[in-house]
Amino acid sequence: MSISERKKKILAAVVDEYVRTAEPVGSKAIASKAGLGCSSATIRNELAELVSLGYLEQPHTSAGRVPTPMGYRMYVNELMEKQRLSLEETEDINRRMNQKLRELDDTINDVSRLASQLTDYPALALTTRTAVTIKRFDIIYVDANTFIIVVMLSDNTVKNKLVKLPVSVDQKLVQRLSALFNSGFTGITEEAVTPLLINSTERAADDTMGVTSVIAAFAIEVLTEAQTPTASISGENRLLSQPEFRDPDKAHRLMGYLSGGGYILPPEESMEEAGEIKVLIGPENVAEELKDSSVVIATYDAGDNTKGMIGVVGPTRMDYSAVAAKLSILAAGLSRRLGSGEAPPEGMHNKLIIKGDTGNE
Amino acid sequence: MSISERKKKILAAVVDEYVRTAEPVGSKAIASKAGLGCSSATIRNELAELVSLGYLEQPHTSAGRVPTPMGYRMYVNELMEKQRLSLEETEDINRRMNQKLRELDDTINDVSRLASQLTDYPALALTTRTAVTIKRFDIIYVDANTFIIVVMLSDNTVKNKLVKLPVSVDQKLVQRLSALFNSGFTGITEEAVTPLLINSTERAADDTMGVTSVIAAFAIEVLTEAQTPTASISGENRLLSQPEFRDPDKAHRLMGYLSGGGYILPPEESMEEAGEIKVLIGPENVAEELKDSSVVIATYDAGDNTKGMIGVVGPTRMDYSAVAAKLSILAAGLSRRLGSGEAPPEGMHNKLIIKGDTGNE
DNA sequence: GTTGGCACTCTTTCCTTTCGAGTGCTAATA
DNA sequence: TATTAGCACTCGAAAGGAAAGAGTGCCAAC
Repeated sequence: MSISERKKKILAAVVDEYVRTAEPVGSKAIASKAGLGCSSATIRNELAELVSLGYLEQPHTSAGRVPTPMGYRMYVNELMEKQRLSLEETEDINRRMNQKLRELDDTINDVSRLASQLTDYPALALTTRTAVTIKRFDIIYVDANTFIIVVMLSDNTVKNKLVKLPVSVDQKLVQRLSALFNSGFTGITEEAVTPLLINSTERAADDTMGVTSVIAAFAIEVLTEAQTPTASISGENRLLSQPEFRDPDKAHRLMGYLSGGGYILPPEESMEEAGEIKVLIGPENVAEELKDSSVVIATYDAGDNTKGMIGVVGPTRMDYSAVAAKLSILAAGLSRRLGSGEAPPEGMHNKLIIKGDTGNE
Repeated sequence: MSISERKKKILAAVVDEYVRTAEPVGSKAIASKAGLGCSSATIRNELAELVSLGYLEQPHTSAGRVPTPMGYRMYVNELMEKQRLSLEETEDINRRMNQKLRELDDTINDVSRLASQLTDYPALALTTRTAVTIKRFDIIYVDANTFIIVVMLSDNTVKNKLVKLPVSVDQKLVQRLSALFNSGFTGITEEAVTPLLINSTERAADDTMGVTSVIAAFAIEVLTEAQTPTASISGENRLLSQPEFRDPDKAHRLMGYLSGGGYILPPEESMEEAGEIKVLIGPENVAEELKDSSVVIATYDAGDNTKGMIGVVGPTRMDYSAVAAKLSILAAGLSRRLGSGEAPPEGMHNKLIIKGDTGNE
């Protein structure tokens, strides 16, 4: 069901104003602001209709209007001006990103912190990783009790571990093991690391001291860890600067949820195409704790079939357009660096496709 | 200047009660509680004197008494019952620590999180590292454009980096470089990595493609990073459950300070002997933001001349004895795992030496 | 030195009043 | 028919005031 042009303008004005001031907005304010040449009385009529349509609500008779989640949805889907950041801002973001990025692992923290700084909301970053295998397996002999395991994974991350044994091993054994692991344990996923495989490796290496199992344990650990989604949240405290979280209990509850690594997105629909931005408004969130907050999430391509997400959590009264624009730049930057290379080049303003929950009604 | 036994008991009772309830405590409450057989009127007289001595204060005439920082100081230095945790609690802490610990690097986050969980206050963990050198240098050849640098440091941490080059290198060169770095760059500190050294290595390796400088840059990076103190803070949101931080602005300010990695301790006196616990009460803190909070810090031995600290930040009304006891166990556990081995064995209750700021007046 | 008693103080809480922003409606107007 | 001006009305927020209660300080008695 569609609504008149003027209603749309008014709705947009209400949202803009409310986002700015956090106060219910009255008919006068709109009349004096939006460029539609009509008086507050007319606006009042329109507002009343918007209320009955479900886009706005009144905290109480005789207060101004406040957008409902449905109102925000409409705003985000149709009315919002897709904000284009100025060249300076874009460059600033890219510069700050460049300073920070090394490899994915160290990155995820930095990225969420950066997102939080840019938007002034709490931010989270996460990767879901798809099946990972070991690409190379090396063991460096240090001394009779010590060696270093170095594992390179299919996503080109490298993990290492220093192993100190209570018993002495000779260098030959280590070399044998290194060779065996490098042939037997590469190219397989975690499930394929069976006790059978470990046993046969142990026998083949003529290892009587249980070194094999130590190494195998590390292999499993690395594979498991690499497949476990990692999440990082920063800037929870920024919530406190939002008027809707003046109530410490409310703030505490949400912050607790966030820093508990609470799952922000439902798993089924967790991953979008890289480059898209997803907005979940209030009750559209599955987690009870987020029912009156909103989440904006950008998906990026982290290479090797891996997608990652950066998102921002805030009150439903959130500056969706600014947040979406900034996240979009961040995500594009990440895709460019980490991804398999189909991302647009740095300078380019990307399209900013915004997807809703379902494009409801 | 010393005060009577009874005054001490009363002071202790005031602190205990205030810590528990967060409400100013009145004469009646003390009379009915502390085991001293005298009536509320007597207590009132004593309280009045404690106020004039500066150990207590009244928010206003006709409210109960609240300890001053000086009162807390007295309490911590002399009156506090050094809490001994039950065996179960101790074991619980140790178990939870065991689950988590791998190497120092991953640990620091886990430790601060654990400390925060245990005490229910925000916690921070940090290490200052002393001069670190490289102990071993290996380069693993992967393919013509790719190799892995593996560096083992004097503190037995291992770092690696995957290097992808735009040009092809041959395996021989990599081997030469590996050998050269392993002899030339080991045992030296960061400052000793001079352009001169890098140049001579480059020539010796007959490297015309600038590979040497890439590797040297990594060496420098690793050394620098290893010497940079790392800090980690968790559980900031727990502040919100403390009544003194019901004011969101206050909470926000402190949380902002904390998560900005604010320096909690003055550098000069930053490091104590491992095993000691240090308490900084209210205005004893140097940072303006902490002037009405307290900090409890335990120092642990992280091995290889490195000391680390775990600390907890809370309101001055803090359960010092419980926090100190828990941190002490944590610190001992860390020393045992990471340290050079003089820490007491696990089961043992350690002495819990508590040091003040200065043992003032 | 200790205790009971009592007047006094000061905050907290609750109630009432006032104020004002903003509405909804009606009647006039284009 | 759509818009506007005007006006009574509503309801929350802010301001004022009275009552309640906790706790003190001090005095006189023990």
